[in-house]
Amino acid sequence: IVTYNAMVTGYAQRGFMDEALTLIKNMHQGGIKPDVITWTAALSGFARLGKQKEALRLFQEMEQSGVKSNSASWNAIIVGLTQHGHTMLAYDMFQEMQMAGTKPNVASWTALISGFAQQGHVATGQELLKQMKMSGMVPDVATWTALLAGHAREGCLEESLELFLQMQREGVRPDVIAWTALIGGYAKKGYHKDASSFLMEMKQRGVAPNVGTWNALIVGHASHGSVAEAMQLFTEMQQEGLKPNQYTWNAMILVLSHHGQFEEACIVFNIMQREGIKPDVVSWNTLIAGYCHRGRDKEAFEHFEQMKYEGLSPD
RNA sequence: CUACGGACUUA
Repeated sequence: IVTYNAMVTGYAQRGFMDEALTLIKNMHQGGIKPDVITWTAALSGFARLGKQKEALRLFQEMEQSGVKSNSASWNAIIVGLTQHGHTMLAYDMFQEMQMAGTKPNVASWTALISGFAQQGHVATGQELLKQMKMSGMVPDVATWTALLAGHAREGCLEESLELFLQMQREGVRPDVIAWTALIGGYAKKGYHKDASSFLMEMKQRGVAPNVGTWNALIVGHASHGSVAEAMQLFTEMQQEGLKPNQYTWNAMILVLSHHGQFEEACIVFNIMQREGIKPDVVSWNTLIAGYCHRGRDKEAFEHFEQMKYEGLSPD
C-alpha cells in the first residue's frame, strides 16, 4: 500500500490521471484496498486540474468503498475550487464538510481564507479569520501569510505590516514565505528601500531568503525602478548561491519589457534556455504584452507566431 | 507512506 500510494501520488501530482486511476484499479485486482491517502492523492490531482466533477466522483467512490473521508480529502476539493475561482462553491463545500461531521482543520481554514484573499476579497478573509479563532482554531504561519499576502497584493502595506506584527504578538514566527509576502508588497509599490531593509532584518532574525524572496524584490523594478537595480539584485542572488528559476527569468523579462528593452528581453530568452529553463506561456505573454503596450504590434505578432512555432499554445 | 493549506512572474 505504501508503494502504491507513492506511485499514485507521483502520477496525480504530475497530472497523469489515467495512470493514477489504472493503478487504483490494479490495487483492487491485487487485493489491496486503497486507503484514504490513496483516494485523496488521486482526487487532489483532479481538483488541481480543475476537474471538480471527477474529483467529487472519486470522493464518492471512496466513501462507497467504505473508506471514511477526512479533512485532507475535503481540503483537496476545497483547494481545487478556490484555485479555479469558485470561491463561493468552496465556501459551500466548507459548510458541507461540517454538516458531514468533519471538523475543518487549520489547512481547511487557510485554504478558504487564501481563496477569498486571492480573489481580492480580503475583508471576507479577515472575517473568516475571526470565525476561525472563535471556533477555537489557532491560525498558523500559513493562515496569517495568506491574509497578509492578500493585503500586499492589494497594495495595502499598512494592513499587511499590521498582520505581520499581529501574528508575532500571537506567538507565530514569520518564515521565509511570510517575509516574502511582506517584502513583495513593498517592492511592487516601488518602496525598494523598505523592501531591502526588511530583507536585512529577516536575515538578522535568522530567516534565509530564498529564490522567491529575490524574485519579489526583482519584479518590483518593473513598474517602479530600473533595469540596473534589477540586474544588480539578479547578480546578488546568485552570489548568495541561489539559482534563478522560472519566476526569476520571467521577472527579468518583465522588467526589461516594461523599460522597452526588448532586444535584451530576447537575449534573456536565450540565456534561460541555455540554463535549462524553457520559456513558458508566461514568458511569451510578458514579451508580447510589452510590445503591445508600446504599440509595436508587428513585433508582438511575430513573437506570437514564434511562440506557436516553439510548440506552445497561447492561453 | 511523495495525501490537503500560505509567498514571488504575464494577461
